[in-house]
Amino acid sequence: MIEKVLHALAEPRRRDILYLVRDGELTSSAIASHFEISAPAVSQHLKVLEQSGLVVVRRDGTKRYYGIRRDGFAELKQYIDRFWDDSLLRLKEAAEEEERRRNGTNKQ
Amino acid sequence: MIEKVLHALAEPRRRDILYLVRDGELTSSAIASHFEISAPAVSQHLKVLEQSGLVVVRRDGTKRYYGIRRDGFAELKQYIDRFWDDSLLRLKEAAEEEERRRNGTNKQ
DNA sequence: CACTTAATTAAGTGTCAACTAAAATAATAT
DNA sequence: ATATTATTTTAGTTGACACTTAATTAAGTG
Repeated sequence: MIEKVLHALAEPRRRDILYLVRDGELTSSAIASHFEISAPAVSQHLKVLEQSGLVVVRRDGTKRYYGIRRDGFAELKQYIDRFWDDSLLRLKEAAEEEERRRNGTNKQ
Repeated sequence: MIEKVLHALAEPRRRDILYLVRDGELTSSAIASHFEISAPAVSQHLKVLEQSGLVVVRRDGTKRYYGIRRDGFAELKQYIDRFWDDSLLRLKEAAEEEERRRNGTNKQ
């Protein structure tokens, strides 16, 4: 899902939408009123954001309230952390392997 | 710079390049040998990654060694954290304002 | 200098995605 | 059922961008 998260965040307008819904839910039209783009454009962005797991929708009658989904951001942070953890782990294993190799030849 | 960082990370191939240089520096051609795309394509990706601050180049003769720049990733983590901090701060201020308003009317 | 190696820049192509207006869906009210 | 409100889906256009090959730069080497 990190693919979709990064793709969603890469678009400036989608980040602007996230800033808007960060403090509380907003309807699609309420969000659209803050920008100069059309309602369908906003709707399409919201779809991308929802499918990335960064926002959630709550339906109430004809209205749809969009709000932040914290787990989506947590996933991104995890991805960054793991990026380093994996690297360190592999470097550690390589060092241990090197150590074993040296011990082996030294004892011969 | 977060704009460039997110844009750089959104592209799968650039993430693949980052995985390669994560454990140590590699030349442009060494990176290219891991993929089926042309050397210029890799070079263009490296340019984007460098300008985003996610990688650094070290020149040595005709070779250019590309390596990870940790600060680039730190910046991204900061961005995510600040996303929440700013939100909480604004919600807190709004609550305090509300509190002041209620106290004011109560004393009248 | 001519040649080689390493890499980039330039120019051109095809695909994707951000937008628009118009049509369609969905829930509710008259 | 018809109308209204909120929103999405569809179809089409435009610009960005990930590629390609060809040309160019840069740094040694014989």
